[in-house]
Amino acid sequence: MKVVLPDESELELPAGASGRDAAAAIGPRLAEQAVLVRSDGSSQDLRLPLEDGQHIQILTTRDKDDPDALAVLRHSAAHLLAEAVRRLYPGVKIAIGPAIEHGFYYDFEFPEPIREEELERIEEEIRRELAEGRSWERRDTSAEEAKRLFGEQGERYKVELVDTAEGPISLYTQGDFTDLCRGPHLQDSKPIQAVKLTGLAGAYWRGDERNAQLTRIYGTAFYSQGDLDAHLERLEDAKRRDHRRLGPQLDLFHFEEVSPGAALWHPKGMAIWNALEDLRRRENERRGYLEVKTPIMWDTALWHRSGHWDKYRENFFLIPHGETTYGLKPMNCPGHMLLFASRLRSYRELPLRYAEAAALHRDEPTGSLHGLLRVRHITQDDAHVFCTEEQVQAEIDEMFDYVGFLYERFGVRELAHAELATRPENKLGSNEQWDVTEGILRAAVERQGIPYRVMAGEGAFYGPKIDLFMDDAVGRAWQMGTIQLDGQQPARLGCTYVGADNAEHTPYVIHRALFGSLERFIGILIEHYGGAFPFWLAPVQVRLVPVGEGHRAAAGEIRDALAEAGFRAELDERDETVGRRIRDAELAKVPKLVVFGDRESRDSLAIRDRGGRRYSASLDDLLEDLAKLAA
RNA sequence: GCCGGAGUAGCUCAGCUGGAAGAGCAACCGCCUUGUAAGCGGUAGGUCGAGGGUUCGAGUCCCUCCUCCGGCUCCA
Repeated sequence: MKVVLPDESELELPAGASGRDAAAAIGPRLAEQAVLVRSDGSSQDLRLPLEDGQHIQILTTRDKDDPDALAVLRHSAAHLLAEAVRRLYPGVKIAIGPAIEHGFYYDFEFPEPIREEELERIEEEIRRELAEGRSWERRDTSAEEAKRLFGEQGERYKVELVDTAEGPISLYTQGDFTDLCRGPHLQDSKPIQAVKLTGLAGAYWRGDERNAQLTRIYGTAFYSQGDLDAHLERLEDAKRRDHRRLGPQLDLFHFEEVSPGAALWHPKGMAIWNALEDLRRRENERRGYLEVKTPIMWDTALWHRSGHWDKYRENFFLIPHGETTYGLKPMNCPGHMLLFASRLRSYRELPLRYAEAAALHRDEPTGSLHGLLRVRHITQDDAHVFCTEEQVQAEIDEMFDYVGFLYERFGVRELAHAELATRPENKLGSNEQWDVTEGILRAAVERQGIPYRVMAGEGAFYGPKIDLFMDDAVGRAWQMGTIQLDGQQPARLGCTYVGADNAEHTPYVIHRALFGSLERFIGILIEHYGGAFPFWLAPVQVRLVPVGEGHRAAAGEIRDALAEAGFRAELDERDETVGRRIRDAELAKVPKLVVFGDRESRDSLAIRDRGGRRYSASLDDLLEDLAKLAA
């Protein structure tokens, strides 16, 4: 038989030859260094037979940055971890141990809980295994045989995995440890040049909180120690970008124990907040949204009517008041629906676009709070568009255009990806209708060039939705914007309009938030820019540094002129050296610095950009420059 | 909410097996009168997250709670 190599040349092999055989046929070094066969973009174990005509690429230890090559290395490292843990903790049960984006984990059920400091001991055991050397043997087997094997060992999680496994069952053995595993794996442990256990966490079996909580050990592995060091260095760098550190450091916001999940915004933080709000207001107005304001607190009767009570009950903050109980609103939709329903509507009013960036309260689980990225006091840039079925497409297209505009403005497009949630099993409406609405969302997200994946069956029963995500500094994805088509709630809250046919109709409603939450969006921005905001967003745009006491008045006049022109300018008249004040401005990440002393005048200012570039310009030229930067 | 870790001055942290709470920076006061990333000296600053317990004695040991951090679940 023949296989096709990446350069399109063909390699003649005996029938049933494996990836390793193919590598050996090319050269002994390749065979030794091979870690994986890649075929049509998917990974295949070196030990598995190739098919006639298959296109293959052999990855080796030299492909040390390739995601698939790293995954096979880390997956094998996870098996070393399991072997080590089984040796050190008799009675432990093993669950699953996959490779993940920057490493791997393995889930265990320990007879006694373990502590973080024990990771060191486990890591030593792994190093011992590496020093001894391990090689992996693969064996295909039957489900019965596998269940017997793991059943004898009391590995009940493995037995359960066999029960629910699809396709053939395979086992990998290294030393005296055999694991149920689909593979692929390395040939032997030599390529694993650096391993580090990075953390300990609880994780529910099969991700379901009704199941037992297992102990998850996280780790990472690399083809070289240098790569591990570089990885740790990147993590350090990400920590420096962490908005929870930069926020207080840059005097933007802070949190208090007495109101967890609710930020206190400092004046400098509000400058950023207001910049977003200004943009939102301006753009909403331009695009035909009408700003409204609805109560922050409603009788729970409303939440029963809207349907939120059933799905959302545990997230409400409740306020008993006499006979009734009020709930702080976690969403604006019912209020907007009541506003719509407050009088008779005509089809001529549609589409009607209500916008409101109100404070919402959601009682999020304590353990999930995370700086500005997961709060209980949340401000959505919310809007509800009431429209006819025919208008849905144009409205959704418009929203994606808006999203594209925002992402461009903030330079965050590369952080974003989307999820399209499609029709669930118990859906309302015909397949034809769903074809149309899903198609609209898909086409719109594609037109914006935002990468997306389809979450089949994840849509609400009344319509598909698209959720927009962004990555924080360490690569965690957070849901930002969302666009949801709703054919259900309007009816529940009595929204109707009179159509051209003089009959009563229920409008569609599109719920949308584009920033998502202002808190979260600002959190992401802080990490994205590392605190060094672009000029138009910077809390302090220009800082004036008078050289001596005698220059304070003149520098103050420059500051006033800048402020008069609408810029956020500050005068640093502290009794500190120029060097010191420049350093402080750099640390505060102020984009423009103007030093003013004997050598300067309105016609010749000494300007320093953030980062140290220096030039001189007249005040008029500076104002002109800044106006461009702020646009 | 669950698992693991942490909480000492405004910030970053030290404080060993229980035996008199510390440093640097910041703040304040004074001196210096400043030229492109830290001038010098001094002063003040703490219910050691909260509550309870063990002990002659607790920052240190035990229990409960709160908050934060890494995950899990959930979610904008």
